[in-house]
Amino acid sequence: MARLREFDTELAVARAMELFWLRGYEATSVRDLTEALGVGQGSLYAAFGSKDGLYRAALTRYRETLAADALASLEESGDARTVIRAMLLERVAIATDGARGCLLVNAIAERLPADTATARAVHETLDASRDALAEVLRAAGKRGEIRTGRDPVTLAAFLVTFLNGLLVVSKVTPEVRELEPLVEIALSTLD
Amino acid sequence: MARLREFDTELAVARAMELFWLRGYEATSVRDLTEALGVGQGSLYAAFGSKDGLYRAALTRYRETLAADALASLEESGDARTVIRAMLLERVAIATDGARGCLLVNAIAERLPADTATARAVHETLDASRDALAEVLRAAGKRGEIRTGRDPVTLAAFLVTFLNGLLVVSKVTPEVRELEPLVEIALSTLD
DNA sequence: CCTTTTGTGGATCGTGCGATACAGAATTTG
DNA sequence: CAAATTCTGTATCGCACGATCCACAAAAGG
Repeated sequence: MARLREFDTELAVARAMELFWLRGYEATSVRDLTEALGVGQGSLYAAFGSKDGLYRAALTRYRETLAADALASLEESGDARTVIRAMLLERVAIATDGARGCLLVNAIAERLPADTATARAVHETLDASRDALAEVLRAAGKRGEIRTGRDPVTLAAFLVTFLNGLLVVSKVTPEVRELEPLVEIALSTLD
Repeated sequence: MARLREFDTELAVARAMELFWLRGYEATSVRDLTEALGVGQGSLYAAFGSKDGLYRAALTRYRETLAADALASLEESGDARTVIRAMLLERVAIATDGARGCLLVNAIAERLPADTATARAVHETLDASRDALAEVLRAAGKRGEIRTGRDPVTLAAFLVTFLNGLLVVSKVTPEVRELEPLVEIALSTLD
């Protein structure tokens, strides 16, 4: 048909994600993005439509890579406490790297309530995390690994909420040594 | 000496706080502020030096009013679980009002790591919250109200972390009915 | 009451913003 | 190889940004 796109869209979104993640939406200018992506302004707008469109693509990528990896790690063999502890600490490690926190948490803080599209996307991601965790808890309960007195979905929602708190606090207190004991307390709710 | 300031500085900072809280730092323009405050640009810069200066004043006010009120509420008579539960739910109620979340959490997400002055201010506030909670837990432990197996400071840090998570999540899921069970699970760590 | 000092709001500064226009380069189809 | 179509980078658009300037108003001191 015509000329082919020269730049790698995936790679461009990945770099945009990094920038939005570190600096936030408003503080990242389109010119910052064109420089980091190595793509002209024209190409960028042709591909993503707007700064907002690129941001949404970055959010989607975050969800499909990092958040998905975290959930996939829950499928690993091992008892529930071990896999959940590993997932929580891995998320913290990612958040403290560069002190950028969590892109989703940053999006909630900066873009809500105004940006309803982002609100929807974030809501779905949180629900997916909660459901994946609930499934792990349900299976562990069946195996008698954890106490069964609580609704797995509520317990999972608690863990997701705690994780979000951890991701906030880790931006201020990045020392894992200080955060690990808090994770242990959170995990004690499974006893 | 000379002409007196016409506008109420306290009131102006209060209104600025509301605006920054709802929209965030970058998305709030100086002109938005002058309109909401009813103060000319010249007066505003004479009083606060810069947009950043006004933002810091707003953060300070948040700390000295809302955060301080929350800590003061911990001094109320009643068992530890009751006063802590009330404090957590009160913070959630404030955060869900207008879906603006918590100004401190928003500041952490949007302004860190770049704004180190804000980082310091926020760190101090979180520490103060943790210490106030730790004192409540220590006293409750002495009264035999809660289990004494855990370090009160660590337990308090866990609760502060959970609270921050709650404040994030409440911006996406503002229904108190869905959040209350999570609070109960968090409080169960005191058993 | 006149001078001095500070506060006032509006005009203005230079800059950077998000977005678009466009000429030229690259690719496919006939 | 020519026509058609899409992608490329850059120049430019109008606008809003944070900050400053400034003529005037208001209060206190001599």
